[in-house]
Amino acid sequence: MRELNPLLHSQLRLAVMSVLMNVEEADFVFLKEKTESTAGNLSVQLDKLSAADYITVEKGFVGKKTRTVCRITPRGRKAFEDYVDALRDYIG
Amino acid sequence: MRELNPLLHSQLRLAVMSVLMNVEEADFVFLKEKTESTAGNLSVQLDKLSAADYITVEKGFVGKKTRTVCRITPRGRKAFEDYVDALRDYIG
DNA sequence: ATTAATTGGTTTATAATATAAACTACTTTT
DNA sequence: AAAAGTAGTTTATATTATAAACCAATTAAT
Repeated sequence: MRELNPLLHSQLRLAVMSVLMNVEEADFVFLKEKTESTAGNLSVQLDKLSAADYITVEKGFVGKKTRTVCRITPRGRKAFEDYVDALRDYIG
Repeated sequence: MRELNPLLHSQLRLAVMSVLMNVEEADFVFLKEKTESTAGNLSVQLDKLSAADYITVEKGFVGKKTRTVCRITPRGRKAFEDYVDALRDYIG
């Protein structure tokens, strides 16, 4: 049986990737709402995804407020597709 | 977003359930081969699945040798189907 | 103007999980 | 009778997930 990429086989990281597959970009607050996660958990998981170069994380400003924007990378897109493909072996 | 049943969102437990969804019964050795897991890990995960009443585990004999036979329960089947359903929200 | 609350996060401590390694008990082979 | 194999279980360790505590800045209330 094919292995399920452990970096993607995590509820929150999978949810984040799932969102990013369908939008051009998403900021921290949006991802937090969409995934219903805590900020702490989200912060940690975004770090892991960006360390693997599955996403990019850009910190900028909107007026005086910070804004963290995430985007999926081609590598991330590929990994997600492979993961889904492997998963189909399990769930039929 | 719907939560992914953490008892099923584990590579090995999911693989076991996936096998059991498609056969009447499967013994320890067969599951170990199919899932390519170590005996120790498999033993632990079978315990968890049976504690949740997702599978039954019957210890018997074939001649003088022990044989551990596993079967999925209706509750397990339902949980697996729900899990797959929830997962579709993530993987589209 | 000062305090209090909110926003947008990060860091750190703890709980849960997965996994391998070591072990037990019994059987078969030499 | 010793050695090797089979069928597992138990236990120790590494990894992961998660929440709680924290920080720095902004906005709102007194």
